[in-house]
Amino acid sequence: MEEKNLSDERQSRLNKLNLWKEKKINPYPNLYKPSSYSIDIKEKFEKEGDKEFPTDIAGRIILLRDFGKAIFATIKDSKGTIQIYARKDILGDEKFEDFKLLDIGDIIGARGDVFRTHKGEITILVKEFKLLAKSLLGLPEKWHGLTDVETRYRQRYLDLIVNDKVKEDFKTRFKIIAYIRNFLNNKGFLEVETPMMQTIPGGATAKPFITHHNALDIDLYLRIAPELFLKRLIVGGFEKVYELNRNFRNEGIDTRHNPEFTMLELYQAYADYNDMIAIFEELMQNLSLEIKGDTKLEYQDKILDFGKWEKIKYVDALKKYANIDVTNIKTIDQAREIASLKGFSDVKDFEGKWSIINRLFEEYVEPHLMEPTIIYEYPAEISPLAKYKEEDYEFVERFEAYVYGREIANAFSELNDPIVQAERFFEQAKKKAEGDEEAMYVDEDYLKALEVGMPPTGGMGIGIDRLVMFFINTNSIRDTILFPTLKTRD
RNA sequence: GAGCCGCUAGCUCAGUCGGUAGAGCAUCACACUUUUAAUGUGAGGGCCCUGGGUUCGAUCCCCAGGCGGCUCACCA
Repeated sequence: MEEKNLSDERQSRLNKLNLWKEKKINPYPNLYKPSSYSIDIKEKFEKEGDKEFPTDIAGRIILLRDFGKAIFATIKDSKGTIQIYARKDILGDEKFEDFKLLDIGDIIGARGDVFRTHKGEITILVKEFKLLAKSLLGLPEKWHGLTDVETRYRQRYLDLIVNDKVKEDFKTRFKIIAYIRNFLNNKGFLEVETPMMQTIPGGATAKPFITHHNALDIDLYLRIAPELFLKRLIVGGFEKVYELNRNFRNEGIDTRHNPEFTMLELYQAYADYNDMIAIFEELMQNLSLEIKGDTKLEYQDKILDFGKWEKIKYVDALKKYANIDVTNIKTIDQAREIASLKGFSDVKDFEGKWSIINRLFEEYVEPHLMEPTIIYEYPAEISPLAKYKEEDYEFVERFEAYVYGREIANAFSELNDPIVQAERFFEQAKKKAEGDEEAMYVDEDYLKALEVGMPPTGGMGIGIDRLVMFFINTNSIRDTILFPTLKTRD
């Protein structure tokens, strides 16, 4: 037994738990199936002109008002809340005493007649009730709820119980994910699963998590992207595939980054980046119509139209927003010079011309891309898995979609020339050797797959968490992830 | 990784120019058969994040650390 003060809430609830047991009532019964939801009961009652009818519900007590011989309680279920009303003269002395043992936070089932109180509240007059789960810890305070951000993340269940907006936001997240799956399935894409644990972390440039398989005695990497495996499937004859699942990157945590995040990648054989643009625009437009009922959505201080995407070439965007004319930059040294003039003092030896220019792009162009914008035709040097333009090998058929200065999609015509891909991998390996921690690994088996032959293919990746951020109007990725990664507390 | 801010009752927050602390809600007791942030009266509840320093005395000042938030860097 815990030596606790009598007014300790948990102790008082434990005492009540024992009282239930002494009454031979199981405080955690096995099964109870309610027939109705709060909202539906209220709707039916109003629709039928306030005609009383018997019903039953189950849910959590979130408010209690005790009047001695009558008690009002507010019950919350998954759809909303409804008031119930218990009277001593109706329940009888013994059952009413039982009712008095209930606490805020307890989950109960109740049966009775729906009526409207003098104050106009649609209410269930309780004839029978059953404790379904005793709550020993109670709930955060009813006025201000739970606002402590750390507790909200660590005990998300409390956040979900108390903060309706949070629950709505997560419903929105999972509606978005369900919609995307539907959208792609209807287009004939097949959802597939490829390894989360990979021997070579490929498909992106990022630091991986490393783990170890004991029986095989080998290190494995949590995937940073599924890309190379999905393209192996295209080689294998699947023509439209997608994977919507987690990636893992061992990098910093902030309002835009969580170590595990959700990514959509899709690949379509006999398609190119223009087809990807078409799919992207259709998806964004339909998704916002589905979720918001409008292509325009309010985000922070802006109205963003997901039905209207401005398109501008990468080099033209540099000219337009940063006044940089790349035709004047012919050599790495010229690029270094401009970067230096613009204040970049930390250019590394392994950085090539376009890698340096891309710094300028990120610094001076991206912040201007507030309205939904598609930037296309990227430099080949910074796109090691994308296919060059037929008439200009310096550029690739690639686009990125930006909203509010943030990248939300990256797509290209996939590089299927094994010789060129081998060269690109070799360049990456060289950068790695020169100190670029995030350069790609050479994946020999992937090259072998390309040598078997991959059809011309278009592919696209969309960061789901960041997309969700726009739909729930938040600045923090943690508001889109149910259980964000946090340090442990001792 | 750097800077700034926060950490006080179960929750939301005050506060102590350095003398070991308060409110509302929650809890407990009593009253109350139509309340809905119910109300009224009374009560209990605190390693004031941790460790060290300064001091007669630290929750408060100083240093270090922990956890969290935001911004920046890296990235998606």
